[in-house]
Parts: sequence; structure tokens; C-alpha cells
Amino acid sequence: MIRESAPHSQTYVLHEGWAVSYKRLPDGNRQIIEMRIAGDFIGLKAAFLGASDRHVEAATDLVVSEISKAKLIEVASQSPRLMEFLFWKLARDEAIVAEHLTNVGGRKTLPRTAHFLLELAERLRQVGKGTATRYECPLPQHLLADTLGVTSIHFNRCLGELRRRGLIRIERNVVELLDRAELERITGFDPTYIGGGPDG
Amino acid sequence: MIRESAPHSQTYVLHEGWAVSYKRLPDGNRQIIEMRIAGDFIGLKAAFLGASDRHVEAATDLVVSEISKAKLIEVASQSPRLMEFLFWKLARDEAIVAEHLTNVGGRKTLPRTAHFLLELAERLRQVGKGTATRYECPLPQHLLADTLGVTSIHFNRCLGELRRRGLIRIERNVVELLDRAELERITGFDPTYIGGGPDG
DNA sequence: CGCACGGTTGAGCCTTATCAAACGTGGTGG
DNA sequence: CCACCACGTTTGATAAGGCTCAACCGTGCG
Repeated sequence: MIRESAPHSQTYVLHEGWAVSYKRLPDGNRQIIEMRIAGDFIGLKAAFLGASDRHVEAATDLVVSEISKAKLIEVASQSPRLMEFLFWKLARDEAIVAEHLTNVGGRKTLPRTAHFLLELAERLRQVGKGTATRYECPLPQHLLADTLGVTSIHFNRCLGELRRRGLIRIERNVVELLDRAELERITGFDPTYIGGGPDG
Repeated sequence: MIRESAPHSQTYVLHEGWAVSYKRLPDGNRQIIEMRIAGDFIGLKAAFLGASDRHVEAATDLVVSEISKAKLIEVASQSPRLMEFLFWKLARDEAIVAEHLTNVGGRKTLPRTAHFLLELAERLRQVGKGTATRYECPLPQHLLADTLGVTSIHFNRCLGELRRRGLIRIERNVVELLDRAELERITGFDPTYIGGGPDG
């Protein structure tokens, strides 16, 4: 059970909790690149590359396994099956970042927010942390806003608009998607980029 | 010498010319994920993954080498050196997309534009297609605008502002960075994410 | 109780999109 | 050679979107 600002230059598998990786901007703002949830690796690319181009920060208490880079590479090079799995993990992470870029660059904040909520639902469902329409998200709104590249104030107003339209409900930390069909329609959400495993 | 809309499901090494990979949005807009220039692979991730989540399109005439996925994987699995190189290529592409996301999500259009121009300079210089302050870019502005997630009109005005400030000059297809120090200052540009090779 | 933190709301301003039109240039066909 | 067209660039006016500043609310915790 760990809680700290910067899991240094190690590789981890995240079992429980939420973390974010981000870049700082000259004006003090930050852009969150990816949200790490249960089942995700942290620092996998850096393990193969030797250096990281972003910071990682725990957003909640975490439960992780630590794997030394040497051990990871050693084991991977002996098991084609594992190697293939790691490749798939890396590729999937890249696909998610690319979709994230598309979301931020191409959608206005309202559908952008909706798309983000749908992606979280999909990813959490995949690891058994929620259903297609309901999950727990313990992150404060300013973190989600930093992810979507808007101010927390504007993000908040968009959540309000989605709520007003009867599309979502947020209580405590529980997100509920009341009308997934409509949410998918306004975003053009297609979850295939999230994938289901190395085989498909 | 090829010119077509969609290099189908193959892997290519780009020797000459410019290509873009992009995603379409429900409203008809498109977000360009990455610009491919000389020295870049096209469809490398897809080769290992079996499927692509984006479209690729030639923006100019191209000179490419075609490599079948089977051949690529066969050769890679026999040469650790090549395997390491491909890994580095994948990781670098991801780093560039992440920086792209940071640029689009975190910067206003003016520094965003400047950052983009600086990145191109860096990448082109690395492959001998330009200097630190001068390179050729044959792409129309609406393509660059789709890359940065703004309208071509607004992008054009930002170019004008940079020109007016004496920071850049664009003539025909030649981009000239007249004041790199100032451009780097207003963007906080740090080219390390682009890297120099598998060794550092 | 009082404080810290996050969520919510309002007003005004700046940024960016949209619609519309003019301009330049290279290519094509008469 | 010139008329015309296609394409990309540039500019203007207006509207919409998003940011900033500021205040208020709710809740948990010391």
C-alpha cells in the first residue's frame, strides 16, 4: 500500500486505486496524458526505453506490484507469450492516448466529457470494477479537467449540462450513465480501440 | 513512387514525402494523430498488433519501402539489435503523440503553432531534411490546422501573428524560424522527447 | 467551531469558430 | 496567348465557446 507523488524510475502493475501520468506546461498548467487504473502498467514504456518523458502521481491510495526493469526484460525475453502480452499492453496504451488526442483536439467540451466518461466505463468494466453504466470514480474534477484540457469550472458546467439532460448522474464518487445510447450518439463512441486482449 | 489514399494493411518505411495518420470524427472533422516524414515507419504498431485504429493518407508523392508484417516479425525475432531499434521507434512515436496531446490540450493556439513548427524543425533536421531554423514543408495549412485541432482560418491568423512578430517567415513551402530562442521561450520547447536514437 | 477542500454559480472578457468574400497562383482548354 | 477554374491563402464581421475572477455552498476533519 503506497501513497506518494512519484513512483520513481520503477515499473509497477497497478492492482487497486487510481494514478495519472502528466506533463507540466511552462505556464504552470499540466496536461494529464493517461489515467492508470487496475490492471494497467506504470512505467512500462520507460522500462524498455530507460527514460520517462512524463511524471506519474498517485491520485488515491494504491496497491501495486513492483517489478524491476531487469527482471521484466529477463522474463519477457524468455517467454514469447509474455512478450506478446507486453507488446499488446504498450500498443493499447498508445491507442488510448491517440484516442485521447482525438477527443481533445476534435470534440467540443460537452461531447469530450461524455466520451471520457464512456471510456472510463469501458475500461473499468473490463477489469471488473464497474458495469457498462455505473462505476466509481474517486478523482476530483480538477484532475478530470486537466485530462480534458479545460478548466475545472468549465468541466463542471459540462457535467451539469449532461446531468440536466438526464444523461448521467453523479453521486458521491459514483458515476451513472443513464442513457448510454444517447451518450454514444453525441460522441460517436466506438470502444474497439480499447480492445479486449492480445487476441482481439 | 506511390500516391494513394490508403496504404492498406501493410508496413512501410517512408523515405521521401509526407504522410499523415488521422481519425475521423462524427461531425466530419478529422484529427491528425501524427505526421510521418522521412525515416518514419507507417503501420509499425499495426504490424505487431494486427489491426489499425487510424487511417493513413499520403499528403505528397511518397517514396517508400514495403515490408510484409511476417517478414518484419521474422527478422526482428532473430536480431536483438533490430528488435531494440523497433522498440525504440514505437516508444518514440508514442512520446511524440503524448507531446502532441500536451500541445493541443495545454497550449493556446499561438504557442501551440510555434511548438509544432519547432518539432518539425527538430525531426526534419534529424533526418537531414533541414537545418535548425529552416526546412521545407509542402503541406497545405488546412492539414496543419487539422493536426493542431483548430480551423485553418484561425491557424492562418496565428501564422500571421508569428510572422508579424518577426519570429518566422514562410515563403512558398519553406519555413524559416527567424528567432528560435524566442519561439522556444514562448512554448517551453524541450526536444528531448524526440530523442536521438536507441542509445539516447 | 473553524478550517480546508472541492463543487457550484454568475458576470465579463478573451479566444476560437463560422460564414462570407476577395485574392493569388498554377494548370487546362479554347 | 488568354479565359477560366481549382485550390489554397488571407481578411472581415459576427456568434459561440471557453477562461478568469469572484463569491458562495457543502462536507469532512481537526
